[in-house]
Amino acid sequence: MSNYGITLAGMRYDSMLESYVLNSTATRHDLDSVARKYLGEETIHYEDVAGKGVKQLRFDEVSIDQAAPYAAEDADVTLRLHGTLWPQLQSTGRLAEVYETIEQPLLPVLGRMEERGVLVDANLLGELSAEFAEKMAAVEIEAHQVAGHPFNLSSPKQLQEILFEELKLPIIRKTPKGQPSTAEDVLAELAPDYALPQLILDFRSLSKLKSTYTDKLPNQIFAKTGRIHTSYHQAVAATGRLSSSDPNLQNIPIRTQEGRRIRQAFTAPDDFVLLAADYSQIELRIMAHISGDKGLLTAFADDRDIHQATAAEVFDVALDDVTSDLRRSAKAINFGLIYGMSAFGLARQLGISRAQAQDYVNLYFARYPGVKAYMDATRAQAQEKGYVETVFGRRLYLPEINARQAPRRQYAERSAINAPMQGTAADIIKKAMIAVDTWLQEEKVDARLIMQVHDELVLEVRRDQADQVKARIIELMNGAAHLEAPLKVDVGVGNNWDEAH
DNA sequence: CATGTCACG
DNA sequence: ACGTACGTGACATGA
Repeated sequence: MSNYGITLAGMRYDSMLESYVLNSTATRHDLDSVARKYLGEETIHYEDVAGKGVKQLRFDEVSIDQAAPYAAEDADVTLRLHGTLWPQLQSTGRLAEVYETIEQPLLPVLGRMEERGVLVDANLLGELSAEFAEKMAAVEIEAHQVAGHPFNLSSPKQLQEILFEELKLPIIRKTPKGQPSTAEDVLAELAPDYALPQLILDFRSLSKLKSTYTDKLPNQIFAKTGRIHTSYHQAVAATGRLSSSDPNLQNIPIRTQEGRRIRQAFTAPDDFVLLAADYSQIELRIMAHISGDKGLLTAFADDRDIHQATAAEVFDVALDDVTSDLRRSAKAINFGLIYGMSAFGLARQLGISRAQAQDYVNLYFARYPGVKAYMDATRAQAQEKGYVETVFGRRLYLPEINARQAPRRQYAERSAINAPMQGTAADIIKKAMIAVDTWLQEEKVDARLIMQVHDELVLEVRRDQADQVKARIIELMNGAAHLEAPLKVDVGVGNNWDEAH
């Protein structure tokens, strides 16, 4: 509508979002699926009237005879769905509040972000593509020499034959289908003893960056605006997070030097800068809040380096005596806790024995008994009620929490541990986005929200207003929730997304 | 379309 | 005995 100069005054209720808040996992949330589940009706599908694939018609090419019943049914079904979904939301805990204070007001914010888009430097990406292509060609020649014959470095099947049949390297792990795995951690383990795995790792890393980012992103610049316009999906992730597609702007590289050069291609127009604001350790702060663990709360109240503080506690050394190795182990433990860790998983992550990993877990829980109590209470609540919830009352149902098959049950248990933290973080940043957008609309300041990456907001700001906007963004993000452990926001400003970090 | 892999938080 | 850290989306291969 906006593309045709039509500004909507506002809206209330959206059957897709109602279905998502009511139960994020039980169904997909497109109109066809929701009508099937809640009304027991099979709707006319878009493909029925427009066809599918390359021959699919635009809706303006569909005859009125066909279009009218389809469109009328959409309106009818939507209204009737609201009639059944809204009362259920109102009678289920705080779900109506989640809908009204988070999801519905977020919708136009996301609309404006998608419409605005982000400026990307196609020339820089082109240069990177050429550079990556050269490096890949060199690696490929060397790999073919080591293998003794040419092969497709991008084919896991061919690679697996060469590594494990021809060269007889040890099989470290198998894929779910029983094939010898050639995944990154496997190749990294083989790399010290054999030449080919490192070459494959180098090739894969370059190939990923080139095919997914430097080759593709320039093609996704929309000619009319000169910008990239992603789609944010508000009813996909079970935990309440957003997702992004076409293109996905929530997985732009950052971890390697070459990856960061891709971020440099995300820029601001003349006289503008990019401002990146991210929540520091938000999930651990939420864990401290929900568990009420004294030690964890104190660490955050004192604004300590949380991984260093954890290391000092678990390994019983003074803060100043925490080595980088101890800190790395503590960091793995902290992440593991957020993910519903098993000793096995921690052992694999740290490359230590399972018994050693179990010792670490036991030590952690002895030092942070509140966290242990929280983990137990969460599992118990999930088993009794069949769901867990975020600080703001968003629910995640876990139908397999009492499954007889252990793998399914354990998977549900890990989700039960993780979902309240990941989901609360999602709630908080959504509230922050609404607050920031409201301020930007009122204040008429020359700045706009551009991207969201789970714990980070990216804005485009007129250069001379950067300081003022930065200060206000920090206030608004910190004010999105009041937890026992204070929120913390780090902000960077720069000419591109890399510089803003 | 399934599979394996890998980019991000 | 079994498979194992949470949540996503995109790509190339190969059937």
